[in-house]
Amino acid sequence: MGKHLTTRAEDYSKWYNELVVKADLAESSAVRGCMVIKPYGFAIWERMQAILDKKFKDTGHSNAYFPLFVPKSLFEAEEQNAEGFAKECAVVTHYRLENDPDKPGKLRVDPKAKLEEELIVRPTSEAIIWNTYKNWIQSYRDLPILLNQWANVVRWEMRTRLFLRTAEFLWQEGHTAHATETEALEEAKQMNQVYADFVEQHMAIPVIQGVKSAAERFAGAVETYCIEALMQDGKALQAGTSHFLGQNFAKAFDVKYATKEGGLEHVWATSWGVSTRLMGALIMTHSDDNGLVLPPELAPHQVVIVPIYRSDEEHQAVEKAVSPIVKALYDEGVRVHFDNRDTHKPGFKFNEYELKGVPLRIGIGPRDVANGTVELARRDTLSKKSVSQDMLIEEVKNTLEEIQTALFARALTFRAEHTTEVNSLEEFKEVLETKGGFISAHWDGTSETETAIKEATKATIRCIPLDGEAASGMCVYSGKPSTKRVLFAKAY
RNA sequence: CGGGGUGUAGCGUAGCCCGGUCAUCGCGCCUGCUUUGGGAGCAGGAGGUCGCAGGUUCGAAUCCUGCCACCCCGACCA
Repeated sequence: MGKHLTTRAEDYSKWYNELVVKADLAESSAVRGCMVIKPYGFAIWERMQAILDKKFKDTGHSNAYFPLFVPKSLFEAEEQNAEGFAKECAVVTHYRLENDPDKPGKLRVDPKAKLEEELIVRPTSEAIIWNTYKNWIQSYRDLPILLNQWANVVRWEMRTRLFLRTAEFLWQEGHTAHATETEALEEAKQMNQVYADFVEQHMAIPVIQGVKSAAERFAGAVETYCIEALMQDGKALQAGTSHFLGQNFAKAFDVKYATKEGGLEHVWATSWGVSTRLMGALIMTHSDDNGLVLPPELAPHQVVIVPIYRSDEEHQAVEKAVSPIVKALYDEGVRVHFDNRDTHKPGFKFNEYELKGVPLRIGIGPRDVANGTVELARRDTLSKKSVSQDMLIEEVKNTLEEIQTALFARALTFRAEHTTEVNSLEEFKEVLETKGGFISAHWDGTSETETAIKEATKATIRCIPLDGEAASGMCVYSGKPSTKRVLFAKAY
């Protein structure tokens, strides 16, 4: 896809990191493994938040907020969940500093201020939320509870990467409680569908919906639904997950409700989340060597107008022509930015907005003023054409839609070209090494085989596709019978 | 946490092996003039405790020790 983009992981890493920095999205923080999201990057995240938040509200959810700190005793209540996250928890042990008697001007942790019980900085909020739900739920009349929270969480990962894996990240986490298994299961599936729709329609990233194998399943979940995307270097990225938690958390926190019939039952649960990792997916799916390419749905500025002039007179004439265009676009709901800075030349601005991925650029200079035209440039194809000012608004709206569609189509084609059915381990290895991508293969359904394949190839089961057709075959590793193909890939 | 690598101005870097006018160059920044339809040109200028702390030495960016940070690979993971 570009000169920096090869199948070698280190080249792709470099390309990705440079792109993030150059497009002014984020930088590494002074705090280990954390990141600073810069204003332009955050504006994209805010767009994503706004769209997702509306989808959550439309499906009956409300927002709430729960504490950052989870007392250790609550955290360990659901054993599988606690075990799964234990190795990556930041722990608060003290609540006060004092002057260091040995080092003037320095502080030290006050040993007298040790907490009775350590506080875990939430890596996810099931524990603290279910401890709260316990007090909210007595009767079937209290159900369902359909909440979401926008929050930060901390996972002390060994290795971090901007947007894809940072020690602290922003996300939303939905936590729902239901009276019946069916209802909870439907909720988990519904939210996975909401994610798939959002990522495909708004981010223009095609995803595979599926369920995780036991080994990849969320700690504490009965079933994990997921959406999996394929990046330009042939590696897969888990873009979102929705978990059916069964009654695991209700049992751990003793959350029961009185049924209509007078019985007492444990509550059924789901949780689901997407994070700033989606920003990484956005970057790695659409960008090229000229920089970021943003789908119009998410671009903070969908259209940028760059004026071109020599003299003050020309500048005024251009401004006069631009003014009604800005108003008309604004009135049509197009996010338009008129870059009238006189501190930078047009050529500089062209490059700057390409780097930032603005979908459409309108250039307008004396020639256009004279002809009643503008120059319209597309970011995705880098093509330019002259458009009559009379036709401009319609042209812009149509072109924005075309770009949104074209980006998705391009990514879909890429994924199709990088999804390969294989029928032997040799073929598996060869495809993985030569072109990467998703590998569709028969699997005998056991964790042992999954682990063995991972050790042999570094690829893991990304998901068992929901829409996968039943087809009998033989496991590529063990040769045992299989009823369905699953998707393998190297993953981020 | 294991293996490897790198820290020199806002960014990217030369210099380190052989210690001493070596703090180099480019981008960016500031001033002026000319420019402005694809990252402008010329001239002048500002900016650095050479990651931090010790040590060796008459003298350390350079050698030694320790620490820290970042990057890559692995393990772990959204």
